[in-house]
Order: sequence, then structure tokens, then C-alpha cells
Amino acid sequence: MTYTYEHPKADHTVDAVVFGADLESASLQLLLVERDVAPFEGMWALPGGFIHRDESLDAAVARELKEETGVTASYLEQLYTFGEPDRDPRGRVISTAYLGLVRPSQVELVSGTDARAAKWIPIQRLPRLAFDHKAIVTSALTRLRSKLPWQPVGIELLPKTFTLTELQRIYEIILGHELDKRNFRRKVLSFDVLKSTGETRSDGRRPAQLFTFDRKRYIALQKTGADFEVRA
Amino acid sequence: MTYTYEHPKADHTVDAVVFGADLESASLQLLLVERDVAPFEGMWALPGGFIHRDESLDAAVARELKEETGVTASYLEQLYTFGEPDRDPRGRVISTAYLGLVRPSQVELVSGTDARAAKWIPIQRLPRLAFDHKAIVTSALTRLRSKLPWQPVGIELLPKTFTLTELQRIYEIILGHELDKRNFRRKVLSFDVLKSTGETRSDGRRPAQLFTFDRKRYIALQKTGADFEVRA
DNA sequence: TCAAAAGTGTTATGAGTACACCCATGC
DNA sequence: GCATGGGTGTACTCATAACACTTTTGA
Repeated sequence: MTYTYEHPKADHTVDAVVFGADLESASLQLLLVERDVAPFEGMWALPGGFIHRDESLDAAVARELKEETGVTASYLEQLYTFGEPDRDPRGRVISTAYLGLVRPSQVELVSGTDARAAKWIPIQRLPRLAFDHKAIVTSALTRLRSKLPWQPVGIELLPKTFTLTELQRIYEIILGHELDKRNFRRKVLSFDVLKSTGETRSDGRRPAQLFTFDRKRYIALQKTGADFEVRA
Repeated sequence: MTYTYEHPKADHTVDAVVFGADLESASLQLLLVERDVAPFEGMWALPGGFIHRDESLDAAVARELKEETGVTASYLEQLYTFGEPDRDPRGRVISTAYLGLVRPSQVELVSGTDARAAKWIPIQRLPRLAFDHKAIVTSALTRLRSKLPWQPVGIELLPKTFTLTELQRIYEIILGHELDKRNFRRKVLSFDVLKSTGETRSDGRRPAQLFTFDRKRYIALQKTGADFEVRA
């Protein structure tokens, strides 16, 4: 540092709002940790923590998430920065929140530093949360539902190959309501980013075609300015 | 502070990307300040600065904007937080950027602390900017154009009463291209937030009807979940 | 042969876009 | 009477949303 300032510095943290859904899930789940240290010891909170000296915000949130829960999110985007002066009893702490998606069955939860336990909790049954984390979660859920539904984000919550019914199920879990099968299929296929593998899978009923997400094609389409924006 | 940490703290700043347009403007303008202190002394930069101990981010950006340029923005929203470790030569500085709109003719520019001069500069002729401010401006412009066009934001850039042609002109300046008069009128009136005053104004030609923005109605519509989202 | 999920097409509606002419006024 | 900006309507296209039956399989 070549320059100095008179003013007291705020702390800066990152918090991760990571949603999970499985095909077996009844509903969307949120990844929370039980705090092991004051303040709010024993309460549930979003995974997160202080930013290290030489890491970007993106790197910090990925690291904290990994440390506190063992989770590596397949998708993480910056959401909003919360900076009310009184949001943290320890003093001035500004926090940048991220929105993430993860397949719960794919990860093994561990408990790490500053956290007793990491756990998936259905969004209908959220406990009281530490700090202003409830407001952060609300804003993340709004963003997820409004911005992502038809972006091929459900993909992150499925195995490499999946049936269209499974994909639909994921969207329904995220949105919290049912979708029309025919409209869903037409729409999702019209994006032209799903590739049939030719394989089928039968669960004991009529076999369903298996699809994969064509990430290259997706990136190519994005560059041409094609637009996946849609509302629910 | 009841707790202490071992880690070095980052500084936190706010930066304001404030766009301006007048009816007389040929194009959208950006509010910049010429830096009076190192680093980047003498270079143009976004107005902004360090957050005070007991103010929110929203308050900080409004204060800095006022101090450095004399401008009180009629509209300011949080854009994104930039936190690459090397974005500021002074050391670790994380910055939360805001997007704002202002009517240039309505404000008197002043020069304040840390700034030699404040100035409106057409976005086609932007000079090199200090720090990573160019990237911030690009992201603000994308957001403005993609998110705001049909939200009644052009309103902020007009006097209390205005003609539909004037409103259209503002949208054209923001978007950087022309719009169809008939489609524009139908659309903007369908939102049902403009009220005819009954008055007319003649500039020497056929008199045009004057409208006002019905803010109460706008708020009422927002609550019912009505949605002004549109693309250009 | 039955249960259960896979798969498939049509119609109606609303939004967006393209497009050209008459109107009222001041000079 | 003419130049200037004000003001208006229609037709096409495309996306969405609502809606029901047939197919394939395993048990």
C-alpha cells in the first residue's frame, strides 16, 4: 500500500445462496450451515465468510462454500451486495451475495471451519436465519425464478443424460408449480441445445429417450445473440 | 467491535455510472470527473469514493455523487460489485457500482473533493478511464439498454410535463436508434401510467398534447405484479 | 389387460413490427 | 399555401397457453 486513509475500514464477506433439487426432491432446498461461533452461534446461516487478501469475490465464495459445506457449485453468479451499516452486530460488514445451484445427491456435505453442520433444508421449512440472510435468500429466489427458468440452468441439477420428463420435473421444483408437458417439450427443444443420445431408459414403463446438454452449441448460440430469456 | 480478525481488510468504495440525456442531446452522455489525486491523477473516472462508517451503500453513492459533481440523481440502482484483487493500484479496493440517470440541464455541475472538474461526455467519445471503470461503464450501459427501455425510466430525463414525441426522443437517445412513432405511442400508452394534462404546447407548429407521469398509478400497477419488462 | 409414463398437434389469443397518410398550426 | 411536426390504423408474424388422446412397456 502506497497510500493510506483515515477512515475505518469495513469488513467484506461473501455469502452463497445455493439451491439444490433432485429428481426425488419434493421441493427446492437451500444449503445452510449451523454457526459454530458468535454472533448467532447455533443459528442457521448461509455459508460464507471473509474475503482473502488476494482473491476475487468469485474465488472467495467458491472457497468458502467448499470449506464450510464441501460443496463445489456447478453454477454461481453474483446477486447483490448488502451493506446496511447495522446488518452485522460485529461492526461494519458488507457482504456480496451469490446465487448458486447444485445437485444435492452429487455432493457430500461436510462441516468445516466456523460451522457445526451443513444441511439441505426445503425452502418451505426454513428456520430463522442469522444476520439479514432471510432477505438475501428471498432476493435470490426471486432472481432464480424470474431470470433462469428457461435458461438451460435446470441442466446443472441433472446427471449428464436425462429424459425430458426429468428436466421438466426440475423446472417444476424450482418454479413451485406444474408445467404443461407438450408446451414444455416444444419450448425446450426449440432452444436447440439438447441432443438426443439415441439411447433410451425404461424404469419399468415405456422407455424414454435420453438427452444430453450440448454445451458447445449453447455457447455458440449465446455468441450469436440468441436469447433464452423467458418468464414463467 | 466486540470481535477482531487477523486478516487485512479491503477498502470498499462506490462508483456511480450516471447517464444523462436532454431533448437537445445528440446522444447519451456520461458524467465523469477528472481526478485531482493519485493514482490516475489527471485522468477521467467515475464519480465515487470510500464508504463512511455509518452509511449504507445507497447513501454513500448519493453522497459521493453530490460531493464530486453537485448532482443529485433522480434514479440510482445497484449494478454490480467489482472485486478483482488488482483493480486498484493502491491495494485491495472493492467497489460497488451504481447505475443512475439524470437530466443534465437540470443540474449544475460543480467540482468537489478529489476532483478537478465534473463533465458530461457523449458516450461515443469517452476518453480512457481510470481503474477498471471502462468495464463498469460497459456493463451499466448494457443493463440500461436491456432492462430499462420500456420501464418508464425515460421519465426521469424529462420535465414534469412533456409530449409523446419528446418521450420518444429520450428513448431513442438511450437506445441509440430510432423507433416507430405509432408503435411507440401505442406501447407507452398501453402501460397506462401517462396522464394527459389536457394542455397543449405549440412550438410554432401544430400543438402537441402534454402528458405527465402518474407515479401513484405506476406504483399501484407494480404491486399488482404488472410487468414493464421489454427488450429493444 | 391394465397401470403408468412417454409421446404428440391444433387452435386461440396477444404482442411486436412494419408500414403511409391526413391534420393543425405559424409563417 | 406550404413547411413542419402531430397524430392515427391495419395486416402479418410469432410466441404463448390451453387442451386430450394414443403408444409402449412390464407386471
